[in-house]
Order: sequence, then structure tokens, then C-alpha cells
Amino acid sequence: MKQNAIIRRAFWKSKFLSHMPELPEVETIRRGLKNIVGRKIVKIFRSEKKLRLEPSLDFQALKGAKISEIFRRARYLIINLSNDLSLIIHLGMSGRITLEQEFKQLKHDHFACEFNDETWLVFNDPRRFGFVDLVKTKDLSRHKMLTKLGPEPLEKEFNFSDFFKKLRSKKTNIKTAIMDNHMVVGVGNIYANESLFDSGISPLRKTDSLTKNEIEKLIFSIKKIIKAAIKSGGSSISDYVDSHGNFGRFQDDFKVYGRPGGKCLQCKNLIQRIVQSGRASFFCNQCQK
DNA sequence: AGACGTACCTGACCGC
DNA sequence: TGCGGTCAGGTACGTC
Repeated sequence: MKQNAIIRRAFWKSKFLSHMPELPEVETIRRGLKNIVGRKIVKIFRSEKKLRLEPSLDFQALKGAKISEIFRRARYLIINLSNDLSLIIHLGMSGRITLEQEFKQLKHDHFACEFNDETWLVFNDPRRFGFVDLVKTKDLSRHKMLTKLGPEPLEKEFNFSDFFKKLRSKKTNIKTAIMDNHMVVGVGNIYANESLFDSGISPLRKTDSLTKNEIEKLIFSIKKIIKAAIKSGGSSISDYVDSHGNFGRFQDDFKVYGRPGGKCLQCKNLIQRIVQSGRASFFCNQCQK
């Protein structure tokens, strides 16, 4: 139906557009895609535009394969198939995955596959920082994007003793450090800023200057913020598919991100904006020391 | 070897 | 109204 495409367009023009696909977003999509397990792929679409990675294997190998499992590692969505192949999808900066009743190609649709129940999975990415790769499942762990990843923020591998060791061996600032995938995965610019505010730590602090107490607080804040974001982003994709139009709403909870010159919600001091490693940092220099 | 800067890309927004 | 410039950021990679 044409209406589906119109809804899809309206969805992206909403303020949800400013919500980057960080870990909570990808987790939300994974949950929203759970019910495609068992469906069989019958048709494949690929645009001629280059994405960040060229697929390792020909997408035609997807034909006839059944979806057997979907999981997430960092910001990578991994779909295992019945024929020992795996799809790896990364949304980059602007990627979207939707389920459609019909595939009517929109601008920036770069990959799509039809299932045996005539529904479509569509990957749309205006800026093409994302990618869709197809590899043998046994080669997954050797995939160059997956080999050097640090711990998942919500798993027990992201803990005080390991994080403490990594921070002590670094010479950079804490903001840049927590955005580094080797330290912990899935903490992008938004959550890095919000986590530092929540833990009262200035983004300017050198990693080896943090006290044990501050490191404990920071770990707690990162877990807390990401959990909260997953909770409030949980409606975006599945509700969209049902055409209910509920969008992720974690952006309403930003305390410092994107609020330069605004008043700190705790002390009324003005929020600062600086640039670190080429990325904007937002913080309150009263509340964050 | 680690730290930093830059390229990739399009759309939104701003000032003239 | 349009047009050019700037900004947004995840990740790999080049450079020092």
C-alpha cells in the first residue's frame, strides 16, 4: 500500500530523526524483529549505491534461507540463517530497519528482502555510514567489525576491576575513553554526555585521575542511562510496524546533550559546549568536577 | 603503539 | 526563494 510509504516518510520526519541509532535503538529493533524468526527469504533487493562495506558473499545466497536467530552485539544486528550464513547489519548514523506489508522503494532504501508471508524487511540509510554484510556463520567471530569489541555495557563483563585497569592504562580524557569501543561498546556521544552528567564527572578529566568511587559511579550511570533509554525507546519500531505511531522518546530525557547555553536542571548554571576528539561535549561545570 | 585527526555521507538549518 | 556554508556523529584508517 502506498500509505505505508507515506507513514514511513512521516515517521522519519518526526523528531525521532534526531535520535541516533545507538545501542538502545538497535536493541529495540532486535526486539521488534523477533517475530521474523522462522520466515523464509524469497526475494532480495539491493540498490546500486555503495554502503560502508561491500558484502563478503553474494546476497542471492539468501534465497530460500530461513531466519533462525536474531541477536545484537554492540550496535551490530546479527541474523543467523538456516543455511549456515549470517547477515550483519549496522545502522551507521542514519540507518533504519522496518517491516513492511509491501516494498515500494523509497529514496535511500539500499537493501530489502521479502519473506514467504509476503512481508518485507527494509534497510534505509540516507548517509550510508551503515552496511549489510553476509558471511558464513562460522566466520562471524572473525569478522573485522566484531573482533575488537569491548564488553557489553549491561553485561557483567563491564565491571569495576576490568574497567579500572583499562582506565589506568589510558592517557586520554574520560569522555573520549567511554566512547571507545575497546573500553565498552554502545556508548555513543549522547550516552557518553548523559552518563558523565549523571555521575558528576567532567568530560575533561584524564582517565587515570578518576578515583575508585568515581569509576563505580560512572559504571553505574552508564548502565542506568542505557537501561532507561532501552525502556523509553522500546516503542519505536514495533509500534511503527503496527502503525500506532509511537516514537522513541528518550530524547525528552536529555539533561545536557544538545542543550548548550541552557540551564542545568540541577543548579541553574549554564550548560557548556566544548569539542573533544572532534565531537561535541555538553556538561555543567558546577555539577561535574 | 597509542593518540589524534580525517574521510565517508546527506539532510537540516542558518544567514544573506 | 534559493543558495552556500556548517554541523551532526560511528567507525576505520592514516599519520605522527
